[in-house]
Amino acid sequence: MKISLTDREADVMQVLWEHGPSMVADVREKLSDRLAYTTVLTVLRTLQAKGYVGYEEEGRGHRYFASVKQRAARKNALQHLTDKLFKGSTELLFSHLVSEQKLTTEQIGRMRKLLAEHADKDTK
Amino acid sequence: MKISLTDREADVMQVLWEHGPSMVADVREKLSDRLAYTTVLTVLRTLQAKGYVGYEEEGRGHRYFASVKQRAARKNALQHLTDKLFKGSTELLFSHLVSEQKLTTEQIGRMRKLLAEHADKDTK
DNA sequence: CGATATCTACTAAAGATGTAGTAGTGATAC
DNA sequence: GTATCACTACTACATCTTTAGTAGATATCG
Repeated sequence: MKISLTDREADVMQVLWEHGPSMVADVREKLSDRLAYTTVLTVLRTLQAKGYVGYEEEGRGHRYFASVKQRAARKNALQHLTDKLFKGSTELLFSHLVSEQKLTTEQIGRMRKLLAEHADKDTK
Repeated sequence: MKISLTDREADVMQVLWEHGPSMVADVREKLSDRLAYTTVLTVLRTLQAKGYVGYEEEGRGHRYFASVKQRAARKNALQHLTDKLFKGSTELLFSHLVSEQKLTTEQIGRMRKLLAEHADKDTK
């Protein structure tokens, strides 16, 4: 399944992923921008139309929950960015990450460790 | 300068970065989707309005060139993605990259080398 | 010169995005 | 039980995106 989120939709999905099934008002509170209740509702309904969230009736309202995994959304977005701006090369993106982003020595250390583990698993 | 490209704009910028200053028809030929001449022109004009490209008169036409660096556009897009879907954490994005993308042993090797060099430079 | 081809400028129009109002319905509070 | 409150459904609308057509200017060909 192809997942493509607009900026605002990503904000809302983030809340659902992080806090689990939520009522409209809950989502609204967690968002950093102060949006009208109906605006949040509209975004949720758009997401529902796209099949990215579902809901259950609860009391007088609906409790919305993410029906796509954060992992999948991340993968899709990363793939899209890689294709559009890095000629489809993960490696190119990676080298950009290393040279452009100001990484601390600790971060680099952890990244090296991660890669080392991954390489291990590969050769096993 | 904040750079934000739509999908189609990214396609066009890619051509300009890769092939240098180009006439509308040149850009059109390089694009993988077959768009009308005027469509390509419209995108270029939008990009110009946003300040991402400039042009010089040449013969009866215009020769367009990128006025923002690919490096900057990449950095912006990556930052945006990191903020939106990876809670602002480059490291989180990186670990996703390593665990989700199917990387070959060679790729991992090159990535490790890159990191090692970077770490070297850091401690120097 | 006159027909034709090539460009740009301007205009258009459908679809997506982002934000929000209004109306209606069911729950709740005295 | 009636006024109020919370919540959803429907509607609205400005802006951006994507695609392209038409008109007008200029160059070129024969």
